[in-house]
Amino acid sequence: MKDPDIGAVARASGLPASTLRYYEEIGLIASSGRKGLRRLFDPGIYERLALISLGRNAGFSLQEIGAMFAQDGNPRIDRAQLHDKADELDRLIRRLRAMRDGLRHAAECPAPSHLECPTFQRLLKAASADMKRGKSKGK
Amino acid sequence: MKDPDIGAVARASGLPASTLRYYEEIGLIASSGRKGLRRLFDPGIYERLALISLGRNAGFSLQEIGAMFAQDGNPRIDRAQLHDKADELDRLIRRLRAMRDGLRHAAECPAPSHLECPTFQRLLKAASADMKRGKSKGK
DNA sequence: GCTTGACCTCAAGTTCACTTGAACTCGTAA
DNA sequence: TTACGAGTTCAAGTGAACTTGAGGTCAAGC
Repeated sequence: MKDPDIGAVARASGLPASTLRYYEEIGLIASSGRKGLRRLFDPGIYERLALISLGRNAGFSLQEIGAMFAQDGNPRIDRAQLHDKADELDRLIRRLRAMRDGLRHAAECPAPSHLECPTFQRLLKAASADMKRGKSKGK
Repeated sequence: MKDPDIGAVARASGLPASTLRYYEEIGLIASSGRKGLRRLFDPGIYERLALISLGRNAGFSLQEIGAMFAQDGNPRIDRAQLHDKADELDRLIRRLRAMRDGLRHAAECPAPSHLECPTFQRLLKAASADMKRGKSKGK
């Protein structure tokens, strides 16, 4: 298997070539060389892209993700940082669960208007509290 | 209680005045009148803002939220839409839970490098699958 | 009467994560 | 040999959700 060019990586990863170029531009990935003009990538790119996707799913920004790689290209993930992120996800999940339950309830609630439904009112109260505390960034 | 001006609403809601003006500009909220130049808001604004915050927490865009109000200003929330959103939240929550568990595991994993840990590899595999399927928008 | 502070408008700027377009260079197939 | 498709660069544009800045208006307090 020769080193894939950008088209091959794009097809295999599902990411558009423009995104791959962008990722390279911001230093998130690197091409292993050129053949003429064309970038070639090391097959390790797939793992790297998977790591990036993982980070994105967990709600990290591209910057944060970039900071998680050592110069040698290996992940350098601080275990404490992982714990922090897991805790943050926990909080987010709790909020989302409450939201989901509230939505579901509102969808079924027999009150003529959502505004008159006690559960909906509870949701509203929670939402306005969130608003005041400044929302933690969900993904 | 006189109708609050933008400063009062800002203090009470925790939202910057610039945001309130912006919300008004895009038609998401309305001021009830002016006293000289200054906007005055109807006290109902707080409920409205809570509804908006609720929508934002649930992952709706400001546009979508705007569409949820009837011209009379009352919420006009489609029950089917609520169900859809709840289902979407469910899917998001599942993904986030998996992510959280994976992070937590990785933080504890004794493997010398995350890349060698089977659980982490499973996460990676899932992430690259997500990547290929095109991510559903989380909030 | 003058200053101050809170408000106003309007246009432009910001961040994030990309995408798009114009103009160019290759290698390959007809 | 020429045409084509897939790559290239660089600059500019996109969209969401705001923020910032310049310059202006007002009511209140000293």
